[in-house]
Amino acid sequence: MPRKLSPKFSVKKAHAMQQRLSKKLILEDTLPETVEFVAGVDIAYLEGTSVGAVAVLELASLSQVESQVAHVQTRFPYIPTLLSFREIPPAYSSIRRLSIEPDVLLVDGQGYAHPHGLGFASHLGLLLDKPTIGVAKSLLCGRIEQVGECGWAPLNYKGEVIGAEVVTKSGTKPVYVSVGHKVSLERAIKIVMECRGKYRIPEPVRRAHMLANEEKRRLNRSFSQ
DNA sequence: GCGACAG
DNA sequence: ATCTTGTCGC
Repeated sequence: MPRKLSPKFSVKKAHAMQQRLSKKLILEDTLPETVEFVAGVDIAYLEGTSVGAVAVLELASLSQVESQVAHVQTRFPYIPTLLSFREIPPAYSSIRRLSIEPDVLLVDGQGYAHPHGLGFASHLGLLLDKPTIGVAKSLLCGRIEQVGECGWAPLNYKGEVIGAEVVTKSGTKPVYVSVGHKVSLERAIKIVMECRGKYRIPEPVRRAHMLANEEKRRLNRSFSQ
């Protein structure tokens, strides 16, 4: 069962840590001209277990070239603004199993678009020292003040652009893209656009979501039989 | 004090 | 996120 926080844990100190780590983020593009492999990361839950999944796709064809899953005990509850503390363990466990090293990872959640500048995607990027991009299905903070023109619109928060609202499929709710680490917002948006498939969720993240759920069902039946 | 609040 | 079948709408 998802245990409670240790009595020693302090939300205030966690937020202070996030603000400190956020300053280490590299918000400029460090990616090569041509990106070859893009990974998608997502987590699923069952009972007291967290299932991490990662799918690596060739950007040019959006075809999957590798996938890994890992399950660990859930040790942290879901607390808005502290999602990375809950999801990094399973995510990291699955990613370390990869044989192919992706150029960039698309993570299900916010990156810099976070009250303290360190969403799950950014925290994971710092830990891996790899380029990451946050792709969230809804907002944690900030607001869209302008009308989207070329399929996207800036996301503002306290007088700063922290991300963008991106229409990945016409007629559906947009997704929220923000820099995770080692990439610019412009490049992040470009990469997310290139990862568009037939559905709203960018293909790498959608594949990771499917993998996590497959593994979850697998664990469920082997537990009930 | 009140409402909001990624997954 | 998760519990879950059918169903409303383009």
